[in-house]
Amino acid sequence: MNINIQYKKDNKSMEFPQGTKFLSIIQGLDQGLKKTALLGKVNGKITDLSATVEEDAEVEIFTFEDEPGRDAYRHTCSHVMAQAVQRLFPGTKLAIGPAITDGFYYDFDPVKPFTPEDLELISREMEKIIKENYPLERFVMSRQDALKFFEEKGEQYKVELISDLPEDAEISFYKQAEFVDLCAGPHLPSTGYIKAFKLMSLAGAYWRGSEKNKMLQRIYAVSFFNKKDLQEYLERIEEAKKRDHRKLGQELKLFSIKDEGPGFPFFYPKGMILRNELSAYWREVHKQWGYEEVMTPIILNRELWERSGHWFNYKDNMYTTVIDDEDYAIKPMNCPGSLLIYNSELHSYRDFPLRWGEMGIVHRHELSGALHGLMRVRCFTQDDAHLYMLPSQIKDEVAGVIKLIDTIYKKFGFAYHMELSTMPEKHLGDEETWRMAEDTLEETLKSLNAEYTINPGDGAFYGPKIDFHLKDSLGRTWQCGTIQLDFQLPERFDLTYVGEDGQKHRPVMVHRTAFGSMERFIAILTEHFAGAFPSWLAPVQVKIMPITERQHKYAAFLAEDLKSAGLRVEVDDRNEKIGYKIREARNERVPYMLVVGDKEQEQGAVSLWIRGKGDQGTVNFLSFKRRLKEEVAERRLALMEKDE
RNA sequence: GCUGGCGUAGCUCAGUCGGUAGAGCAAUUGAUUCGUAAUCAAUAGGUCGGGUGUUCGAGUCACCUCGCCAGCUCCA
Repeated sequence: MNINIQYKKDNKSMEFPQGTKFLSIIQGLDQGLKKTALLGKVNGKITDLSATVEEDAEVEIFTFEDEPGRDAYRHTCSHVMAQAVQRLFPGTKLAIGPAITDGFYYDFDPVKPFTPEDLELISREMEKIIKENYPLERFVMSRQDALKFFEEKGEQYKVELISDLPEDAEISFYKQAEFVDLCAGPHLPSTGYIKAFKLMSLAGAYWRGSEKNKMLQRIYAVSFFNKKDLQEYLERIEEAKKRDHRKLGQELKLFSIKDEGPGFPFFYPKGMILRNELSAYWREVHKQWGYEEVMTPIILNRELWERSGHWFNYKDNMYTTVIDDEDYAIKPMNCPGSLLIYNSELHSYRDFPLRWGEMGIVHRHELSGALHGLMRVRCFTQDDAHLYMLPSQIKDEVAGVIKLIDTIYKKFGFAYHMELSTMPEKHLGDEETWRMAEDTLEETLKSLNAEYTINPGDGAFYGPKIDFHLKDSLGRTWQCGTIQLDFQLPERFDLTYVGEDGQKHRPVMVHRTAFGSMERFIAILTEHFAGAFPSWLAPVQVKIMPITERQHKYAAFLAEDLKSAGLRVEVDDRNEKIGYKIREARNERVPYMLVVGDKEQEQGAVSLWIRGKGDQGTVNFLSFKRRLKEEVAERRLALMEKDE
């Protein structure tokens, strides 16, 4: 009997005998995909290419260009790795091995920990398995048989996984040669499909992501459809490493972290220029958006932290000290201080919304293994603000903050994504209030047509939040901006305002940051621009380079002139050749170089070199100065062109 | 905190079998006055992260400790 197959791509249909393998169907439908097809979809259901088709169907074909195709490819690759590991290290127990961005990993519980040398062995065994081109066969077992199968093999993690599957779940397996793994699939038809992979690193990972469980050994790998793409990926990673803010921070003399203070960064003179420029921009934009600024103490009495709930909910992260026999805490957050300012006078509904910003220095004890350059430190300055408002103003205020953060991120050309984080296990207040707060945030996001994902259980202990994530040079994301709705602290601090009715009411509070922290933001900024900051942020905006000693006076005169215009200038009057000076200034990522020799001096001109564009020839000095002043005043991202 | 790896000059790194530490860049000094990515020469710089042990002898081996890197957990 024949079945009718309709190809979704071009809507053409063909007849095939019932039970034809998907692979053969592809040959008939789309010769061009014969070599690149990895996975199919039959009547909306993802299907292995080795499966047969039994009924009339609409089909789709996936290649490595499609996410399902890529995932299946990498997932099969992870099975190959697991097979290699079990061949080389019998007794190694298997946990899970999914596809991830750019590759895959597999978590193992080995008899003896793997070493980096083992990766080489595993890699070679994988090559063998790929060369053998074992077909992957799918089959199902009853729950009972499946449990028995893995219990006999001593695969305790698989037993646990099966036990947690829903009652009605089909328990499927994939087998290649002697290797069998519990797996929902889908998979490639055979191991020979794998063309390029590289085992990258060895790392610990808790079973099921909980630190209460045993730590397993995870092998990370990347894989691509061909060797060239793999090579390009590896080169891209190498390039990205050169943008690492920890490396650039040192090279550009911006900041560093010393052994004497793990997690407590040092900012050098050039790094302080970045910080101060960012702060100045921040103050300017916040003033425009109706914020006032406050400052609260770094050390405050224990009683305050008990009242705020931090002493009981955040103590592990707090540094404490004793003053005159009383306990004090170094603030991990700025909110309690802000609340004390609020309570120091009476408020009317007419005052709202109150928006109080604070560049607040906070200290938090982070686990030593979590520290990461400037991205994750133990002392940082939050560009915090606390907003006090009527319940009826929440949506407008939250929407306003979202727009403000968007404005700020766009200024730097950052792409970001938002997450809505909901009630964590450890929290203050009742669930009903939480759900209401979560709903309010979600409704606000929806009203702005914003794209976001939900991050369950990741809210602050006092309220749900909207987080803004930015990417570092390797694509890892870091939470920067955050908007946190808080019904708890106003309660705990008994905040009130006098309403229209003359009665006392409870205001609502919003905590928020835009940069997140100066430290993390500077790290992101450094990696984003690879140290080549726009001129308004560049520690040195102009470097003046005389060709010989004859021009030293002229160079000094130009420098003074630019400095008096508020620009940051250095003169490189060392006794070096011009090529050497240019090379160094380039390495320092100085946006503009002015080369002055006899010719320029005679004309009262300068020879301009623009970062990324090279030698621009002779230009008029006054017009250069005017244009640079403008560029910096407007905080433009792009450097100027030679001609206006 | 946990798993694995790594700590040698300011930076990047070499150092064999355990035999008393080396290069390039940077720095300093001198010469050179030069036109768009490295002028030449000389000099100086290290309790080999710290500690304890093994040994006639430790950068090298063992143990402890601190820090860093990747990841997990956690987070701005």
